[in-house]
Amino acid sequence: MSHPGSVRSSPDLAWTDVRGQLRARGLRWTPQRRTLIEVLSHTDGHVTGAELVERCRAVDPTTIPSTVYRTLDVLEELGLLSHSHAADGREEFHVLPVAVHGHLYCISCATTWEIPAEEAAALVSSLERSRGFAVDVTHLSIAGRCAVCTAALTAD
Amino acid sequence: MSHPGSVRSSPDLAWTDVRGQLRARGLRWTPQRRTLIEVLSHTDGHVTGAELVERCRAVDPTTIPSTVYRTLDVLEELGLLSHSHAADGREEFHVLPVAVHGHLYCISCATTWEIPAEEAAALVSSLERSRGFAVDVTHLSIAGRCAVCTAALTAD
DNA sequence: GCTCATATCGCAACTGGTTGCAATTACGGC
DNA sequence: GCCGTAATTGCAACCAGTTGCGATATGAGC
Repeated sequence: MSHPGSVRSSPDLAWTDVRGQLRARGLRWTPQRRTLIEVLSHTDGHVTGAELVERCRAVDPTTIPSTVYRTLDVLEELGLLSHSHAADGREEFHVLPVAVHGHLYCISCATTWEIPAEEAAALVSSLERSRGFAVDVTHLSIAGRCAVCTAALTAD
Repeated sequence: MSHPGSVRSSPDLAWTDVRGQLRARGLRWTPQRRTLIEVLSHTDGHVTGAELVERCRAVDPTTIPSTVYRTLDVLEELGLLSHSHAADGREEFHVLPVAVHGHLYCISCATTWEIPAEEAAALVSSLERSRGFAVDVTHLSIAGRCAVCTAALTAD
C-alpha cells in the first residue's frame, strides 16, 4: 500500500515472470491470461472472483468468466495466489506473496480481519499433534461475533 | 444409526414440536414446512442443501428450492439446525441437537471429520483472549491434508 | 365457521461459479 | 516462416443458492 490510490502503476514481485513459470510447465501465455495478470498485479489484498471478472472486463470487455476462473485455478496451482471462502461461501482470492494468513468474519457486522499464521498456531499445532492433520491456513475462515458486536449485544 | 437402512421410522427429539415453536414466534405451519421437517427428522449428520431439496421432492414432487432454503433459514434461527460450508464453499447442514462441532476437510482425499468443540478449544479461547472474538464453532470448516495423504505424499 | 392481516409460497430472473465440447491458437520442431 | 498438436478459449448449459414480487393460504380474532 505504498500509493494512496487503489491502483499501483508498476507490476509487482512475482508477476514479472508468470509467462516463464507457465512455459516451464508446458502451459501457455495468452492475451486472456495477460489481462488477468495485469489486473492481479494492480490488486492488493482480497478480491472475490466476481470482482476480478469485472476488473478484467474493464480492461478487455470480451472477457469470459469461465476463462478467468480457469486461469485463477492455474495461478493457484503455480502458487501465485490462494483462495478461501467468505462466511457466505463465496470465493475470496488472496494475491501472493503476502504473509500466510487466515480470516475472521463477524456474522453481525460483516467486518473481516486477517489472522496471521502465528495466531492460528495453537489450532494448527493441536490438530497436527492429535490427528496429523496439516491445516491449510490460507484457506481458513472463521465465523463468529467480534468484540464490538458482542459488547453491543450484552449492553442492550 | 440404529437401523441399517438410511431412513429411520420414527421422528426424533426436537422435531416433535416444531409447529409449536413456530407458532410461538408468530410463524406458520405449512404443508411445505411439514415436508421438510419430515425429511429432516429422518436425517442423520450432514446434508447439503441440494440433497435436502431432492429428498423433499421425493416426498412431494411439487417442492420448490427457494421454499426449502427459506425454511432452512427459519429453522436455523429457531436453533434446530446449523450450517457451515464445505471446502468448495457449498452449504452443509447439520441437524441438531448434536454435539456442537466443526469440520475438517482433506483437500487430497475429500474425507471429512467432525471436530468436537473441545478440540477447537485452543483456537476458540485464544481468539477470545486476544481479540474478544466469539467463534461460531458450528460454522467452522478447516481445510488441509490428512495424516494418510500427508504420509502418501512423503512416501513417493 | 367467516374474515382479515400478514406469513409464506410459487415463480421467474438473477448471482457466482463450473463443466463439456467444438473451434481456435500458442508455440516447439523443422 | 510453416506445421502439427495439445492447451486454451468461447459458448451454452448447468448447478447451488438468492431475491423480488404478486398470489395464496394460515390461523388468530370474532
